Amino acid sequence: MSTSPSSLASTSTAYDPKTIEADLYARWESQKLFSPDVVQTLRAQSANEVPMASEHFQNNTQSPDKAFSLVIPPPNVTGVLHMGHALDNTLQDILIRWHRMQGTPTVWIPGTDHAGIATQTVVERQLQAEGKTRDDLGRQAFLEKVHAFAAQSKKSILGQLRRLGVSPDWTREAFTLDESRVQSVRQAFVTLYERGLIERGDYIVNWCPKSASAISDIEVEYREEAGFLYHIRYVADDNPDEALIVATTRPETLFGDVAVAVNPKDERLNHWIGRRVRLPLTCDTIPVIGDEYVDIAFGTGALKITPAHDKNDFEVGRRHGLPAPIILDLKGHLADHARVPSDLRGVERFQARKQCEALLEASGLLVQKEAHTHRVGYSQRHGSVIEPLLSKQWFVKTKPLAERALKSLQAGELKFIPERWEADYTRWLENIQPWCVSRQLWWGHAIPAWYAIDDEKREFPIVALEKPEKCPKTGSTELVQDPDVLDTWFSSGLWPFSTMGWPNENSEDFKKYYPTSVLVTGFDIIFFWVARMTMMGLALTGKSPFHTVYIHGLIRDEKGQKMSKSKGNTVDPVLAIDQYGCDGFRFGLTSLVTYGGQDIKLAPDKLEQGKLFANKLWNAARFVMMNLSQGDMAPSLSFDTLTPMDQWILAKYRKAAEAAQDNLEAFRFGEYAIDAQRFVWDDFCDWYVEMAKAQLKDPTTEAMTRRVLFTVLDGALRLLHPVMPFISESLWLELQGDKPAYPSISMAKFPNAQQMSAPLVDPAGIDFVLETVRALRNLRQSYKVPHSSAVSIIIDAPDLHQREALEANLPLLHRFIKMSDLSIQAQLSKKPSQAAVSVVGQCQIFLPLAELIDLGQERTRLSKQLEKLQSDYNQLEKLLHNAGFMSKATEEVIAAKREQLIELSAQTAHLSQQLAALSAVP
RNA sequence: GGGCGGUUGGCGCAGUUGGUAGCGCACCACAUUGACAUUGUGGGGGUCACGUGUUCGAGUCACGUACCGCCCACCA
Repeated sequence: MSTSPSSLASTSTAYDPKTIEADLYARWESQKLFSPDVVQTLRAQSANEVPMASEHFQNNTQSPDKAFSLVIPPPNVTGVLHMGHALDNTLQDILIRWHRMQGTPTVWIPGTDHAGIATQTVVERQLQAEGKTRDDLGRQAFLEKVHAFAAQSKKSILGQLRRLGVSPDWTREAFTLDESRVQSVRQAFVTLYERGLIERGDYIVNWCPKSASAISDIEVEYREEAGFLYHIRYVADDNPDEALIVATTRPETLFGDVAVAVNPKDERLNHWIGRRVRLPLTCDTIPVIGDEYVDIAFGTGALKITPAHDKNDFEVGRRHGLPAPIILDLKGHLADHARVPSDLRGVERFQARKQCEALLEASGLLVQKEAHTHRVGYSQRHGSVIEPLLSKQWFVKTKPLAERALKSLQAGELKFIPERWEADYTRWLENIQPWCVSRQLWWGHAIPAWYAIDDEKREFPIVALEKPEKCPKTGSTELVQDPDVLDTWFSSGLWPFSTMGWPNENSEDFKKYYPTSVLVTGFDIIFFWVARMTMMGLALTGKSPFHTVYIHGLIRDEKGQKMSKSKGNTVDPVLAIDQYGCDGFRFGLTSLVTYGGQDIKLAPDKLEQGKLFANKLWNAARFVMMNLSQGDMAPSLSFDTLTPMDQWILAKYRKAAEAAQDNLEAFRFGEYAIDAQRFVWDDFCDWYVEMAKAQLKDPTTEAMTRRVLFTVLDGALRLLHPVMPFISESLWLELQGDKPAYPSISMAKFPNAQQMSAPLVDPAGIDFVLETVRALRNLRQSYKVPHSSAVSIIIDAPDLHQREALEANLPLLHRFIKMSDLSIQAQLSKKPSQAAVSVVGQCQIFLPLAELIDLGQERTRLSKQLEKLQSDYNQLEKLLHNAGFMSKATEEVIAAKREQLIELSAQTAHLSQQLAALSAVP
């Protein structure tokens, strides 16, 4: 029936994703179906939707003027795609495809992050393997090498992203270090500098000796560690018999000490204030000062002050006007400094600690070495121990930026889902510290600052978009650009608008798609990235860069451990796609997402579910298409000429459409997937398709049945397309036949429940009839009636509605239960004596089994059921006699309970009668 | 030291305005010639961690306890 490449042409009964995924993706991409302008043009050219379909899909709620936009959290060019990316991008793709199908201009910008330290490190390691360093190559050659590596890596990771079936607009691909991002970064830096929000200064930074660069506070990871507290004797300068005992975890820094501090309120020690003590292992003396910062209760109450190597000491030193000698070099070795004894110069810091300990011990100055656990900072990227170090760096004054961001949150310009993350975000912004943005690396955005250096070696920085001709202060034309680069997160922080043409705020994309609609990411980068984007976005564009931040959980391994390369517990998404099919994988993953954003423990059998579902869908479609003929594809359905079962499935379809819309609007991705699956598998496949097999054999219902099959399958594919793009596309195109309304299901309209004529409630009491079917099946199986043998059934149905529902659905009952005879009575004059019985609603269903029935077994079964019913009944009755309940519960609740009671009452009566009858039989 | 999340049948998890619990896997039994065994049908299995409170009514709200996990914080 179709000329399109057919996945159904094969005789195999299993869905094979590999045969369609690559081809479909190549076609989507080459036809630019992810570009909003292309989609719009093609839509305008397309034929209108077929009549039946248009009834359901037209007038979708979204206004075509209102755009929906996303920017991808750009993956690092170092890595390979991991499960977190897979989840993150699948969810974004669901949103994008869903909005695209609603006729909204939709753009999703893809790209990658140059990942400063991370990438530079990878390339340096490669060099190291060849026995070289970056200095051997020189800056220019090294950068060329990194660019080459990044290009390679980018290609690979974006290729992996394509395997995920995602639909970002590849024509807009961006890179945080490409030419247009360079413009954005420069403009941002200059603007912030001119507004006094960036400054250069000497502060204590987190120094990573391995990369010989500063890093920011949040790149430091603290770990609890067992160490020692060294109690060291600082002998009084005025009296060799007296000494102040100082406790420190870092004896090797004592050469940088400029004072010993005690708390002025410390009665034991405050008499030392103003005196001098000898600095151990040196000839120097340093003053004892009083500062309330010192904790009297900790250690010995005396604190050595090392301003250049400790953040707090720096503050203390500054308060007291003390110098700050730097006694460690950039690689973490004791420096070639006058204060450091010559034989210790150049010694690595941990080695130096040991040597200092030995020297102190030898000179009798080490009083005690006490075991002590403390927190040690590590570089997140390098794993090296962070060295607090006094250094001249560029800082972003984050305080005002954070205040603006907080206001934006309060004003409701921005919201988090789930909401609880707002508290974390707020707390962090409220306690924000200046952000050190300069890095002593080569790979990254050059800082747009140039220096003129005068004869006294003073630096005069000029911050500008381009290199200035000459220095306005010194007149010098010999200007040197700052050799440092910017923190990667500086450019990432601009991403939502640097990808939209900013600083050109008149660019089409910026006007149309900024601010973006939603940011989808994991909680681990709320501080690193989300907060930086809001701060930068608000400062530079005046707008929050997104309205909604959707935070999902992390993917963990089966045992709940974080996946990491070093643990070897990672799962490669590309391998998973090979194994389960892209749609199966995406579906499986999505079905695990919870609204609360819990972390996801990933086990293979969970993804297997998705694969099974894809197969089920494929087979269901195969069945439908086997039975369709041309006219069914433009069906008009007159609701009242449909069978009750037809009406029922259309009602279920409408409900499914409503649920999908509601779930997606509320970011309930997991429920969206599971609800849609339930509709397709349970309602459509297990009930409707089975019934359709009978209806197709009946000439009076055949034609309409085919149309309903078409309509519901078509709708199901649309509902599933956001999460299962390939299989839905493939089947839909095939279902559409030679002249599809659109070149791709991704442009077709998403089902809209409001536009459907099917009632939301079960129109013909089918749900009750299906319940009856289940009860009958249960009875049959309980008594091991072979599937092949037809049974005779008697139903006592005193309730009019229930009786009518059964009578109106005789074909259904016969379709699902093999019966030789069925009798439905309003009032049964004589109950069958030897029969198994079951109650549904107010009906009694008898399965006469004169020879087969085991009376004992039936008695036991009934007694057990009766017990349960009676207990329920008693409880309910008690409740309905409870004055409190009757006066305070809502009308609806009471009515529902009453109805329940009536039903239970009837059922209890039936069962006890039956039980009595059985007991009378010997 | 502060904060957050989790604790529901053997396992993994849902449960959004409070009305006595759902799903998947696993398990047991049955079914195999036409969409699908990557299947269908039926079934068993839970005092919702513990305590107190609010309420006619609590898995759901409040307070507290225990255990697990995470985040933040300058105590040398």
